[in-house]
Amino acid sequence: MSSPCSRHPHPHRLIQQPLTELTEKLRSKSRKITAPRQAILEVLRRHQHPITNKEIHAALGTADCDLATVYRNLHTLEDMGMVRRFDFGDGVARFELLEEGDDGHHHHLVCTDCSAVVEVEGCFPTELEQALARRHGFTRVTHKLEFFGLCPKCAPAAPASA
Amino acid sequence: MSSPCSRHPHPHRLIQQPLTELTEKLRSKSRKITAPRQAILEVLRRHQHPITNKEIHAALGTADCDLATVYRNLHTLEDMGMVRRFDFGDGVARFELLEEGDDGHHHHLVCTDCSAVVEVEGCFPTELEQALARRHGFTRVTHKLEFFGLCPKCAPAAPASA
DNA sequence: ACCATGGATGCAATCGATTTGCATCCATAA
DNA sequence: TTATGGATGCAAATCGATTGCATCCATGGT
Repeated sequence: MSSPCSRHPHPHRLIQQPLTELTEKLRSKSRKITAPRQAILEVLRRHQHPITNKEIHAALGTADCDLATVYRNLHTLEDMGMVRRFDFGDGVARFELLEEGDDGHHHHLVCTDCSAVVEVEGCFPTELEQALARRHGFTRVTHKLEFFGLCPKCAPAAPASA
Repeated sequence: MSSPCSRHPHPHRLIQQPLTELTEKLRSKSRKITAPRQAILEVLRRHQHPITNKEIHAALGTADCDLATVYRNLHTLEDMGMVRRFDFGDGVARFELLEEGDDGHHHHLVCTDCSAVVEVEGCFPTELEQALARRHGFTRVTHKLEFFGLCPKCAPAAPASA
C-alpha cells in the first residue's frame, strides 16, 4: 500500500477548473463554503489519482479538520456529482474530483504491489452490458471494473538478465 | 440486502462434486478434516450464489461453529483454490465453491435493490486486458468486474400500465 | 450591519466486518 | 498410543466508516 512507484509521474487527471468555480458550484446548490470544505476540494484538485479519506485528511496539513468531516464532505460531494467513488477491492474507498460535465466513468489499472495507478482510457463495451440487461430483464445496468497487475517497477525480476 | 427476488430460482452453479471428494482434497493438502470444515463445505456446496461469512455461519445450524472459524476456513479454502472470493462493493466478502478444475473466473449481475444475483456467462474480452498490460508494462494482469442494476421484480413500475 | 437559522464541524462513541492472541482440542502420522 | 501441529472457541482488538450531540458559523432576510 505504500507507493515507491507512484513517484514516477503519469499524465493523468490534471484538473483545470479553478477552486473558485468549484466553490461556486457548492454555493449554487446551497451548500456552505467552509474552510474545511475548500481545503478538501483543493487537495482533491491537486491529486491525479483516486485518494482515500485518510489520505485527504493527512494532506490537509495546516487546515486541519476532523476525519469525520472529511468522510461527510466526500458523501456530500459524491451526492452532488462533484466526485466519484472508486473501489479497488481493499476495503478503502477512494475518490476523484470530476471536471464539469464529466460523469467520471472510467477504470484503472492498479499495481497490486505498490498501488501505482494508471487511468484506463476507454471503457468496457456497452453492447455487452445492454445485451445482459435485455437477457435478464434488468434495467439501469452499470458496472464496476478495475484491472490489477504488477507495474514495471514491481515486476519480479529483470526480464533480460540471468 | 434482503432477498425477496432471490426466491425465484436461477439455474446456476449446481455443484456436482460430492462432499467426500472435497474433503479428500483437503486431506491431499494435509488439511485436517474437521466437523466445522465439513459443515462449511456442505453449505457452500448447496449454495448457488456467492454467500457471505455470516450467511454461512447462520446456515450451519446444528453444526454450530464460531464465526471466526468460518472466516479462517474461507481464507484457507481460498488459498487452496477451492473457493473464489467476490466483491459486490458493499463491504462484505462473498464466496463460491469451485468445481475441480474451475478457476472460478466469471462475473455477476446483481440487483441493487434486492440483491438477486445472476451469473454472467462469458467474460470480458481478454484482448483489451492484454493490450492494457502491454501498453503500460504491467504483468500478471487480471480484472474484477461486476454488473449492477434493477432486476425485473424490483423494476420501478409496471412497464405497460398508466 | 444585525439576526435568525439550518447546515457544518469537532469530538467521542458506536457499528459492522474481519482479524488475532491465546489456551485448549483433536485429527493424523509415526 | 502418543506427540504434535493444525484447528477451534472465545474474547479482545483493528479498521474503515458512521452517527449523536452540542456548538459554530456562513448565508439570506431585514
